[in-house]
Formats: sequence, C-alpha cells, structure tokens
Amino acid sequence: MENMRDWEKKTLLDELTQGRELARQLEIYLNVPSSSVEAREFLVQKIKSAFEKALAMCGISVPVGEPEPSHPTGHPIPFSESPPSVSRSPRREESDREGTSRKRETLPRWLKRIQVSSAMGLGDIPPEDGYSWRKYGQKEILGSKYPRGYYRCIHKYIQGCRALKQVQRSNEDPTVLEIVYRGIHTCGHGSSVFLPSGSQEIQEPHRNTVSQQQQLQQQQSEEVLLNFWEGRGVPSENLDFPQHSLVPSLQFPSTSNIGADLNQVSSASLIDNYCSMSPSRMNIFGVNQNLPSSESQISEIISADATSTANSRTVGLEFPFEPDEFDPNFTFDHPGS
DNA sequence: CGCATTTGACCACC
DNA sequence: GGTGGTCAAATGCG
Repeated sequence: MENMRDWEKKTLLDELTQGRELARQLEIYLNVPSSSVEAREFLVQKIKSAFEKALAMCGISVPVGEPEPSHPTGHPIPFSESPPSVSRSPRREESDREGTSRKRETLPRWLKRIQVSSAMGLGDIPPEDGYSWRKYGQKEILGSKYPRGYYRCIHKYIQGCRALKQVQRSNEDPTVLEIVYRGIHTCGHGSSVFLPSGSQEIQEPHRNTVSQQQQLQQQQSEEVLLNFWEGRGVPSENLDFPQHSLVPSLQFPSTSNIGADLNQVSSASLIDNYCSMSPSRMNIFGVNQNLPSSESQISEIISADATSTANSRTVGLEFPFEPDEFDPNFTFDHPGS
C-alpha cells in the first residue's frame, strides 16, 4: 500500500467513496417500506462490488463464491496477476485500471435539447446547468456537422462522482444544443439543474450531515425524475440514437404532483396508447427495472423525454432492446414514496 | 505559474 | 477496420 501510486490511491478512494454513497442510498431505501426488494438487492450487489474492488486493489483477493454476472460498470476487476511487463507502455498500464479505463460505462443517460441564442459566436460553451464540468475531450462525429464535446464532473477524482455529459450542436438546427447527461451526480454539489427555475433552492453552504446527504440523494433522484417528467424536449421520434430501439411516444393524463401521481400513472393509460409495451415494472431514476431478461438497471433506459400540453404528457422512452420483448404491464414507481 | 482546454493518440466495442 | 469515448501531453490563458 505504501508504494501505491497516486492514481491507485485515487481509484481506491473512488471505490470507497462509491461504496459509502451506495450504502447511504441503501439506507434511504431501507427506510422506505414500499421500496422494492430488487432495488435493495441491486444496491447491495453494487456495494459489495465496490468494496471487493477496493480490497483487490489492496492486494486482498476477492472470494469467488458469489458470481458477479454483470459488473455495474461492465469492467473486469482491474488487477493483473503478473506485474506489468516492461514492454507495455505506462499509458496502457494506467488505462487498464478501474476508474481510468477507456471501457465505456453503462450509465443511465437522457437527452436534453436546449435552444441557444445563436449558432455562431457563442462557441460551443454549454449553458450553465448548475453543476461544475470539466471538458476532457472533443470529437468529430461521423455524419454530424458539429463536434461533440465531452465533459465530466469536476468532483470526479475528489468524490468519485461519475456524472458525464456530452454536448453537441444539432445538425438540423445549429441553435439547438443536444446535451446527453450520463450518470447521476453523487458528489452532492451543484444546484437543482433539472428543476424549473425558482422551484427549489440551492443546497448546502455548510458541511453535510448524514441526513442532509440523504436529502441530497433524494433530491438528486427527484431531479432526474422531474427532468424526465417535465422536460421541454421533443417527442421521442426525433431522438437520435440509431443503434437502439425507440419506443413510440406515450401519452399520460395530466398530473400536477409528481410523486403522488406517478404511482397512479401506471398500466391502464399507458397500455391504451401502446399495447405492445413493456417492462413489468420500472424505476425511472432508481435502480430497479425488472425485465423479462432479468436485467435490472436504470441504464437500460437510453433516453427519456417528455412534452406536455394542458391535458396530457407525451413521453418518449428509448431502450437498448426491441419493444416486442416487453410484457404489457408498465408502471412507474416513485422511489421516494 | 497554475489551472483549464485542446488535440492527437489510444483503445474498447461493434 | 471503423467509430466513438477517454486519456494525457501540449498549449493557452488569467
């Protein structure tokens, strides 16, 4: 441990921080009697995974008894049995480690389209959204006129926050920025990015207690849901994730109270509009999505967007699998209720 | 000089 | 092999 390099310490810290945050989430779930067993079990798995990785980094082997079918990040445990060979470049060594791997993470993601004042002149500086981001890359995308910028939360290394976002100008309308958010902030920083302005005050000028942390977790969860629910986005038909299937828009009855009404939004009204859907049960922002395939992660949702009129909500959902795999019972759960 | 951004290279995934 | 996501050295900026 004493000869551990800085990046190793950072990665270890990441894992431990992640484990702590997940434990806090689990604590919240345990205090909510109606929360699903699956969600709790999923969190337990993730906590175990985080600590097993941390232990592995300390050179302590992980028991193989319990299989870990799908690692949350899709990464293998980042340790080679043999010392790195001399021929390998330092860069490659580092890229093999958890936290610095180039392997793509399977994080929940959702699209936000934002109108900016002009196509030119503004550069590609994304509008302020309440969080602090650091740009870590830019890429020309095939078939796109404009490059895609890659941003990570600035608290990634300090607090292990894995939130990312990608910003790109729309091909059709350069005054529209398409922002793909990936992952949920676990850093507790930032403001109510997804909340309508003025609807919620900014948090925490002071150190957080455990209960404040819980509130933050809860609030962040609600932000994601609210973003999904009230987003001023486009119908799903216009979303552009060609590699995945897209579920047609669904209409809901109007609702004024998110938490309460979401539980009632369930099957009936949805099935009326789209019969061949869908997963039996889904937590939009939590951790539970029971699917026939036994997959159970929010990351299965590629994007979610919504528009609203006086009498209805139109919600577009995109999943990385075919709609006809779904069974017809489809409900939204509000994890906090 | 320190920090943020840019940019070419690397690499996983399809 | 092509594409997109990430890394990290180089560069720019305050």
